[in-house]
Amino acid sequence: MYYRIYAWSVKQHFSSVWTREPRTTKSPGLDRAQIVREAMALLDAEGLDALSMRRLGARLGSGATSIYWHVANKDELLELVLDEVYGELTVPDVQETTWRNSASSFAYSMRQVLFRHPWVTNLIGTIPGIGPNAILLMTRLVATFDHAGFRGLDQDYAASTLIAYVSGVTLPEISWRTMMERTGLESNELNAALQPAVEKAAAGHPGLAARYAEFREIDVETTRALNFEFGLTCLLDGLEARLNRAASAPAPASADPGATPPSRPGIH
Amino acid sequence: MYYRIYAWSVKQHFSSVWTREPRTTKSPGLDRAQIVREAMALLDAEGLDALSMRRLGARLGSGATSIYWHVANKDELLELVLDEVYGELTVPDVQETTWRNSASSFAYSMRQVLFRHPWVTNLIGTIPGIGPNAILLMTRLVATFDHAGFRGLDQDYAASTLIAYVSGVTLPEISWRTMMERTGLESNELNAALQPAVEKAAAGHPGLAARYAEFREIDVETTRALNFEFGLTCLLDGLEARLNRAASAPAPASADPGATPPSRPGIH
DNA sequence: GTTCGACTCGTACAGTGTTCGATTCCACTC
DNA sequence: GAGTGGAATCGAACACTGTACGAGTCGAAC
Repeated sequence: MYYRIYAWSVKQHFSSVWTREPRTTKSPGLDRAQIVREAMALLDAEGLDALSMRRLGARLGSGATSIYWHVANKDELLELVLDEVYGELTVPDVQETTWRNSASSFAYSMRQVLFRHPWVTNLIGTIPGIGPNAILLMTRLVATFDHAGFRGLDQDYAASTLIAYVSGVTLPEISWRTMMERTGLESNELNAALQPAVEKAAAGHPGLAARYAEFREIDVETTRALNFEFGLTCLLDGLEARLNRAASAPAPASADPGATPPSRPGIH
Repeated sequence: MYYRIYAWSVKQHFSSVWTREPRTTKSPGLDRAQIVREAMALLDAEGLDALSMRRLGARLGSGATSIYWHVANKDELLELVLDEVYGELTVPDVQETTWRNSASSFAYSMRQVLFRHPWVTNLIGTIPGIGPNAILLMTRLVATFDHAGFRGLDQDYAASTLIAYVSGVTLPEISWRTMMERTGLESNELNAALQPAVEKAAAGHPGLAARYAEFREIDVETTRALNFEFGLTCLLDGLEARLNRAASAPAPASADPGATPPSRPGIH
């Protein structure tokens, strides 16, 4: 269970799809690419729970266990599939426009890709994104922030901060959406259905109840879209400010931890 | 499956633990609080996969199916458990310090709570956080940003942006950590084990390989900590900038979408 | 003593990921 | 063409999952 040794793998404690050569399949029939493609189709259509090896096999017109010849695990299959999603993310070419526009357009595209593949929400926390597409994406973003004027590790920090924000806002949205789909309610109906629970939680907190009553009528979808934009703007503003600060004070190297953070529980 | 009607529930299409009264248990024996407590202990000790109703029952010294009297199903149990985690998050009192310090200290505490309960990563994408503790937390944050000077929905936006960022950076860190735990490698060893895969992905992208070679020696943990700090500072800077802007231009109401964003694929 | 609800639990069902061994199939050598 | 060896497929089986169901236990009220 903890580490398994497969015929085609080198013996090692750590194993991931990416550290092992894929089977070079020479015959017609099942194929790693085809398996991944069909898995994604199944996931998009019916969600993560619907993806079982047996169902996937049926979809491929083959036995369930045949898949195990091409893919070690269900987990590894999911790694492959996740990286495929990373492959859908696009970053504008560095020359094309300003870094702000690039970052922003990437953020919006990522948001939409996540909406297109809602099931990734369950994978992001489980499977580290270390596939080739993930790495490639990261380097494109790094190039963007290099072009913007960030230096050293700050480029990586900026990139991963952007990704973090986008996935962080979008994930709960998706869990909200899938819940809507399961219950067949419109978002405002769902909102209304939750109202009593909210009010119960707000009981004993005057002002809170009033506040929620005030915003009850607002359309949920547009609110969320505005929320996304709000946070994105903040983040880009923050990045820009840091850039300007570094430009005016001509640089004590790269990794300035930022203007003396307040004392706090500590990093670790 | 899609909607079930339990003896103690009102009939409705949407059902969550929070929209239903809990069983008021009058006898010694199983208890919702006790179940949740033991479930959390099991989760913390052995992770999400280890939580099965049978194992939980064994831990409680009762039959597995007895649990179903107090909790409708496993999903609802997870809702309860997730909200318990939300209950661990703390926001400093509004009067205590500046909003920046409050936000920052909340961010760090959240990060640590997530590390303490790594399994939440798998729940966040699945289960919407609408329990009483989640709501209470949200209102504390909203109060903080109200005190800071944000108005209307901007308070919610700021709060959820902060949460989004923290969970967004921390989630991948956790998936990284659990992978370390499973393989029993130190983070730098794991990094080294992944190196070949990274290099393969970087092949054909000159400069990229050089870049990764350059940073190979850097300690992963401290890098991540710096990354967290970097993004948090950016975000708070961005919030502060928006605050100042609003203060100087004496306000066309609250929901200013922000200085004409670049044309893009569209919100939808 | 009876009755009724609260509560517990054993059994059963359909489904899961995965292992193993048998089987098929194809490209190659003699 | 016969034979061989590896590539690939697959059926059966195992240990496990969540949970529906119905029978059973218990304590208090009448």
